[in-house]
Amino acid sequence: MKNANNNMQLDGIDKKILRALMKDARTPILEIARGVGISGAAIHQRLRKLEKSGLISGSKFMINPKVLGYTTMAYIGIYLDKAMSNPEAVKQLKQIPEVLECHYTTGNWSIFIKVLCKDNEHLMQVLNKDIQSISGISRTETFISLNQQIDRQIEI
Amino acid sequence: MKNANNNMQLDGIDKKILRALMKDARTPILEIARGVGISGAAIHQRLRKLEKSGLISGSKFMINPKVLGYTTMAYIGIYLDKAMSNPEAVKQLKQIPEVLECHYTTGNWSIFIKVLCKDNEHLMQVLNKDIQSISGISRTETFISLNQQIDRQIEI
DNA sequence: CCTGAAACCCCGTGATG
DNA sequence: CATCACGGGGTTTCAGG
Repeated sequence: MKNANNNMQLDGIDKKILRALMKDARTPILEIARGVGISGAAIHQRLRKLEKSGLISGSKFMINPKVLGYTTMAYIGIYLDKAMSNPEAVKQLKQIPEVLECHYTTGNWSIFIKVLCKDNEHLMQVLNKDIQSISGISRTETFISLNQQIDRQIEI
Repeated sequence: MKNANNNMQLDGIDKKILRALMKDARTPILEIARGVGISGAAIHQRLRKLEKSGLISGSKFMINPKVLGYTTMAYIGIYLDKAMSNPEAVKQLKQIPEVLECHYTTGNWSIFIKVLCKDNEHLMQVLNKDIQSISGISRTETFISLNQQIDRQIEI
C-alpha cells in the first residue's frame, strides 16, 4: 500500500484528466485531450506520471449487486478474544466472499467489516456459519444498511 | 436505484467479460473476445444486454487517496433528534465533501457515514465544524480505521 | 512539458446466418 | 446468439523543440 507523497502536486489539467476518468474509466483519451486543449500524447505522459506516483490504482467496472439479488448490506463490529491475533482473523475473513471490506478500528471492536448478502437469511448464515465459527471471534454487533444515500470518491 | 431482477442469468461468458472489466475497466473488448473465443461484436451485444439489465452501473478510475495526503478514514454513527428528518440530514451531509458514504441503518444510530480526512486534526474539524453544526444531529460516535485489510467487489 | 505523425489496434454497427 | 466486414477513430510511441 502506497503512502502519502507530499511532493504530489496536481495542476488543473491533471485534475481534469482524473475527473473525467473517475467518472467514466473508458472515456477516450483523445476526447479528454480535446476537452483540455492539449494533444493525446501529452495526456498519455501525464497519465504515466500519475500512475508512477501511485495516485492511480487502476480502473474498475462497477456493478449493481441488487440486480444479482444481493439486497442486504451490513456492517459488523467484531470483538476478538485476546488470544486471537488480528491478522489471523483477517486471513479467515478473506475466505468469506461476502466480506467486502475489513478494517482495524479504534473503539469497542477489534475489527469492523462490511458484508453483502442476498437477504437477511443469507446474512444470518454468514454470521452464524462463517463468521461465528472463526475461533477467536467472541461476539459481533450487526448494523444493517437499510439504504445507501451517498456513495462517492474523494473530490479532486 | 435498480432493484433485484431475478430473471438475470449470467452464463460463463458473461462472467468472464465482467470479471475482466471489473479488474480493469479499460481492457480492450477484443482482448476479452480472444480470451473467451468469440467475436468482439458478440461481446458488444452481451455488454449491451448487461447494461440494459442494470447490472453494469458504469466504470471508474480508482485513485489512492493516501497519495494526496488523505490518511485518516473513519466511520461515524450519528444520532438524530426526533425532530430532524433523515432526508434533511442526508442533504446536509452531501454538502460535506469528506463524507463518502451515508447509510440509514438498523441499530443504535439513525445514520452511519464514512469520512475520509487528511489527518486526525482534519477529522476533528469535520466533526466539530461541519457535522456537529448540522442542527438535528445530537451525538456522534466515531471509529477510526487504522488499516483497511480487505477492499473488493462482490464475486461474479 | 509539449507536439505531430505514423503504425497499429480497437470500436461500434449493420447485414446476415 | 453468433459472425464478418468496414469506416472511423483511438492508442501508443517516437523524434524533436
